[in-house]
Amino acid sequence: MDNYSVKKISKLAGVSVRTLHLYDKMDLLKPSVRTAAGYRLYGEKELLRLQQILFYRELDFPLKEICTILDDPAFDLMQALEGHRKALLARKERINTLIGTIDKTLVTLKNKTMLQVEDLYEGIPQEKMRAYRAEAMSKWGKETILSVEDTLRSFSKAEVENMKTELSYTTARLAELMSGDPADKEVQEYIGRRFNVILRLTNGKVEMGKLEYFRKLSELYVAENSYTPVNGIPSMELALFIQKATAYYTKSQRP
Amino acid sequence: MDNYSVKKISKLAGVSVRTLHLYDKMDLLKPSVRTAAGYRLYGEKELLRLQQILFYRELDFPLKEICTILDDPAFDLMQALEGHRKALLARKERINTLIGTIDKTLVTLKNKTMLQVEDLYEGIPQEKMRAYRAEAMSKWGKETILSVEDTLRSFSKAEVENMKTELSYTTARLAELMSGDPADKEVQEYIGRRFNVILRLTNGKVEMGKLEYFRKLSELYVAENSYTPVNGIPSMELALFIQKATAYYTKSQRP
DNA sequence: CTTGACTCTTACCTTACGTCATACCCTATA
DNA sequence: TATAGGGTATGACGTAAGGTAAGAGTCAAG
Repeated sequence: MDNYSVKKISKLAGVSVRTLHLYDKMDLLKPSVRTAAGYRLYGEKELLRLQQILFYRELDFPLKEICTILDDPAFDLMQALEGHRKALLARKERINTLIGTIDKTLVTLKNKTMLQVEDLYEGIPQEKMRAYRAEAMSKWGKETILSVEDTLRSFSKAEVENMKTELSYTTARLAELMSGDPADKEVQEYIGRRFNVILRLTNGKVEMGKLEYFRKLSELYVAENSYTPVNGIPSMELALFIQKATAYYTKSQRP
Repeated sequence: MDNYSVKKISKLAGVSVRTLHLYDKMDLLKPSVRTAAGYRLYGEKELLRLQQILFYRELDFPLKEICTILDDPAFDLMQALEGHRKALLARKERINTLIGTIDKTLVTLKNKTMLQVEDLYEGIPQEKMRAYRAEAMSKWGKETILSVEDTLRSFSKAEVENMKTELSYTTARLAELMSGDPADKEVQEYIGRRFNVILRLTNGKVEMGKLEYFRKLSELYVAENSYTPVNGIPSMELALFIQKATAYYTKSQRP
């Protein structure tokens, strides 16, 4: 017993040797014994104490306070912990307001860089688009179409980048899954969990109208010019993806 | 525009003036202009930059790094903000686990220092107490009494200390208030807002059963030995307090 | 006996400020 | 117009919790 050197302790507890020296000097953790040569040797008891120290350190207590916590029997630990709790709650509050600020800033930024409706339909002749849009609105409701357009337009450029990288993986995986039983549990879960592109396109709610609209849109793209990018996504990929997703959706919906 | 002084900025952003001096010297945030007298003046642009700085700082980025990040011409604000958001959420999670740890520690500490049932009835002859306890249980329900006892026992020593200091002020104030109209708005508010002792004693819900139990208990204490401390509180005070509170409660309840 | 890994102490460096001290600046009021 | 009060600038020193480096002693193995 009592034969842990500084290095051993430092490895066991994951602290630096320097830290041990420091804790020794400040009477926070003394070695149980010193060799004739002045080497520090620690025992089990010291290891336990170090663990205690690290616990409070993890909670951001200053070392001096840890010292009194561990040494002063009259110290009211409970009160200290409650005070600390409050401090942590305050920090959480601050983070919350920061997040709120970020969200507000993001919204204004997005509004600035948001795509215009015309940008959405870039690559399709105006008249055809207008006609299809009117038809779609009467068929699935004006609001549905408008909300889809808003959703599409609200994507920032960064998000579109993400969607692009997601897309190739997602389509591949979907094709793979669709060769099996459409009622497969795994497929269901995959759609629900990993399939955030479609969820975001449809704003979290998969409705037939929205999907149909996307499908029709993609057909138009393919018919007109297969490789014109939509929102930065090669339309061919988007079209294929949406067609597959729609097919899958109707298939799993029917039974 | 461009007329925020250091003090204004410091108040707006919640940082110290010293911090602004520092950021100026290290070229992290320069004032947009200096007056003839050398006063620093900041504009909206600087405020936005400061906001960015604070985001990164909250995430523990070193200031030098923040400097290079913000000065990098390829800096994408939107992407950065989305990154901040994620990181801040993660930080919040960490704080939550820290709070959880503290709570767990507090619970174990409280269990250790919790009073035993016998301690609660210290100062009253066993038989009398037992008889009254049984009577109370049959009258207001076993659970009510047990829950009151649990509540009493769950107070830590520190809390009991607080209650003691609260008590004298509270009783004095109550007596004062009770000389007036019991339906007085001020009294009502006082009971609801300041009167946390009674709320804690009754665990947040003021029920007749619990109050009656306290009152009877205090009578017993007074009858037996007026100054025996209960939970560290001089029983005379406790008794008077509870009697007054009960009286007030029944009075304001009746009409 | 040498070599390489440990260890000691001392001392200076670091980050992101807080806290003076001293002196200047500005404006509102008597 | 003098003065009081607040705000401001610079410089210097202090702080926590170590990191890093220098110079010297120690230990076990080959």
